[in-house]
Amino acid sequence: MNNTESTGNAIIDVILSIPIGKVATYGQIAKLAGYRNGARLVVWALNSSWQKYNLPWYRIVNAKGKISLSSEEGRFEQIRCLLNEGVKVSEEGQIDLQEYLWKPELDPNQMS
DNA sequence: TTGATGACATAGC
DNA sequence: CGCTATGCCATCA
Repeated sequence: MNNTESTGNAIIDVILSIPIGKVATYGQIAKLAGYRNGARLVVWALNSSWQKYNLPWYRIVNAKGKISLSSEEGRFEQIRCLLNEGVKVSEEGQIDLQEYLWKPELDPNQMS
């Protein structure tokens, strides 16, 4: 199908749907994509195809609202990108989920 | 085709 | 409260 914005992968598609200024967790993306524990699928997507699909990898954090990158440099860059979008991030990479966690229920159309 | 890997989540102890 | 074990799917060699 000619899905211009669809990558063929539900995971990728969901990640692309994350609005600016918000963050999403692995489990949340996984569920939206139709998986129960697709957290690792999200990991795959980010590692394997974040460039390929131009995914906002920096908008994805773990269930604790904290950045999980194994590379400190990567974390730093993620924090910088989030700050650039208006998301307040603690120096340790902690984000206020209550304030910035993406709620797809509030963005059913995610149309700006 | 099989086996291994991947920035996790959740339940159980 | 913190660790361990298990689960899920797609991609790569």
